[in-house]
Amino acid sequence: MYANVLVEIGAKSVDREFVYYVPEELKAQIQIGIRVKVNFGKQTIEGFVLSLFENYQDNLNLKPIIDVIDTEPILNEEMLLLGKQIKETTLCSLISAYQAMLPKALKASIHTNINIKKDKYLIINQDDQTIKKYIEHCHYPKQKELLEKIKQNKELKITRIDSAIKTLIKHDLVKIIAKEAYRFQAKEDPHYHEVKLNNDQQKVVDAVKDNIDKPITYLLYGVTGSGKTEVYMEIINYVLTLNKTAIMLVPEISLTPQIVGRFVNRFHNNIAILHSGLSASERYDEYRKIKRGEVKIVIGARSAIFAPLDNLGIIIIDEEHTSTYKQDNHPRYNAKDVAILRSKYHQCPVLLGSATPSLESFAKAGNHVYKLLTLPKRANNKPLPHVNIVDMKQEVKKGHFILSQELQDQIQKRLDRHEQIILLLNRRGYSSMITCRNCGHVIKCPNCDISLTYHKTSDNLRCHYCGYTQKRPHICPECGHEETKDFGLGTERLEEEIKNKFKSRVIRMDLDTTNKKGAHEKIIEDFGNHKYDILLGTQMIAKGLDFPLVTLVGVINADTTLNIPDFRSSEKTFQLLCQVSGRAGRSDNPGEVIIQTYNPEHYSIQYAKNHDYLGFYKEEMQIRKKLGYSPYYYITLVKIYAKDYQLGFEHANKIGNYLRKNVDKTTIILGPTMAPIFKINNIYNYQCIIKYRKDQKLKQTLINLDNIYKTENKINVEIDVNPSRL
DNA sequence: AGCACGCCGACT
DNA sequence: GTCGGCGTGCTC
Repeated sequence: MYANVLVEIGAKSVDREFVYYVPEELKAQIQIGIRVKVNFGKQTIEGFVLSLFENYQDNLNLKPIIDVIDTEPILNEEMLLLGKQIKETTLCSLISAYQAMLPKALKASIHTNINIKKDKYLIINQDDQTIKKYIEHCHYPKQKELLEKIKQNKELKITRIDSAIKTLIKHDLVKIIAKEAYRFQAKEDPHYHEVKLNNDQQKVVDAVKDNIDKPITYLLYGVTGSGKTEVYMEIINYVLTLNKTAIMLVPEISLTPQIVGRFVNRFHNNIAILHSGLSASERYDEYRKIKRGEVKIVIGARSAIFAPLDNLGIIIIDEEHTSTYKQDNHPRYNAKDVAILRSKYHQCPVLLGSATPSLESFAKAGNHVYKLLTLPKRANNKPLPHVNIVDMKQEVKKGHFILSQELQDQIQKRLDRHEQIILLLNRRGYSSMITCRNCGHVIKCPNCDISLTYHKTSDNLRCHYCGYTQKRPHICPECGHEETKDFGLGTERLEEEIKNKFKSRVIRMDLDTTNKKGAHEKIIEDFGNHKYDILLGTQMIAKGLDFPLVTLVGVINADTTLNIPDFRSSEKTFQLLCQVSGRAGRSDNPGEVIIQTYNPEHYSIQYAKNHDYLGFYKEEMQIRKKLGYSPYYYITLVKIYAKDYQLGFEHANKIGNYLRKNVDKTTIILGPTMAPIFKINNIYNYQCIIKYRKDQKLKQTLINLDNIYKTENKINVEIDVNPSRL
């Protein structure tokens, strides 16, 4: 017997099957999808058994499989197929696709201290008669009590072995067994109560229920506060009655106790939660619960799409427009695409939900590729908040650089009424740029092609791309002048301004205040309990949060996202503004939103003001059509990385020419150009953008290109199919 | 990824 | 004359 083995080495050149023979003594244990130990070259490594077969001309002097690692497959038929499909569509290596599906604990390459927690239990080790007799004749109440307890519950969890237990063990009456324990336990949300669905919600639920055994992809377009979460829960509940399972993906940032708590409240311990805050061991705990069928529901961020559930009944992707569902390093898969692949395998629907669907998804709904479902009103019939746009060009003239008069007045009003305020500023740090007052020199990162951000809390300059830090210089490194000037406003600066201007309790939430484990949850919990009046932060405060006391949302500078050089920047801006606006007035008190901008007439800001998704969609689609971007054209990005500027330039041009020669005539190749951030970590970034509608040759051309450069170690080429950003 | 093979520079 | 630099190629 022979086996095709895929070795666990993340290099393109060995990303193929190698044949080993299965020695007689392992034949009984060998299975497709298990891991095995093999000698590969001079090293002993692990690999996956992809297939088994009987006949082979053994003229290569095959090596034997040394040992099997698993007793049952860790990749089942579905996962093996899925990995191949991901390789095909994203042009990644097969091994990286399989590794992306598995928790760290099952990866050979990383041997961190992953452990399985074991609890100790006492069980009876004698027949009833003996025990009964012992209890009757025993003089020690502690021993009697123990025996009674164990008899009653069959087992008793213990944390330490005291003298009473010792005696019982000595007499062979009981023995200790170890049982695997799971560490992570999600808490219920005490504020949650199940609500009756309104008509719109019920219609959506019924539509999905009616075709629960068909691989239909639905797009649920529901305004903020329309009660999408209740719809999700109702559908999941139905799926459970059919004895099927469910996956729900949410953006990492909304994996807060708020949302999770609601689910735990309704589905109790039938849920596994996968989020980035778990340690590798905790994550493995959750994985084992799923694999063993002990839970039927999995909630998690992107990688939870690979949850090893059998018998899937529904896959829900909340906030489907978020770019975080696309992994932006190898393997560059999109969880939405994986969801649709899994839905075809399991013959179950996919439900994509959003208040601001991505243009791609809404266009697909328009073409009946997806089925559109809508929730047009807020669940409690409250109106969407009133949005006020403030022209900062005028405010600056009046001397208001950070907070406009209007926003200051409104903030004071809420503070007086003991209501809460959310302020969004999509940039962290204190100031985004330091320049010399004399020569205008900008302090840049020595490794990257961007200016350093000043962080006042730690009093240093930081690069947000490579992590480089340095002290803030007191004299200009260029001309020696002693005065420097801060440009650009960040969350730290805003926090300072608020503290100066208002008597209030402020909490800041951005990457710098949430990098400790649990910090993020704590901020949300404290703000929810009204320990603070004002929550300010970057876009991580825009999604999914539900605070009834928040009646004012302020966007300090709506232009930050607008100015990013990406064809989706208008869409991103519109989505962000709608999302954050949706945080206001979710309960009894009406909400108000103030958007400060230097581009008050920009269409994405105007449509956001009117909560007009359809209007925005139509206008943006016109632009995409004219410029030839997604969803009218598919886009593939070829990234070229080089340490050497000149060599990178030469190869980028070579690659551009190669692409032009080997694609269909209708395909457009842009570039090569320098990437938006040209140098990151001392690596020069070039790129070619490929725009196409239908191209028979393109895929093979890209595979060939990939093969040419896999052996080249001075130049790195990466191919990003349907990139989330340029 | 590792490791061997192989072909050119500064050294006991 | 050799030790060792890392470019290239292979691993069932």
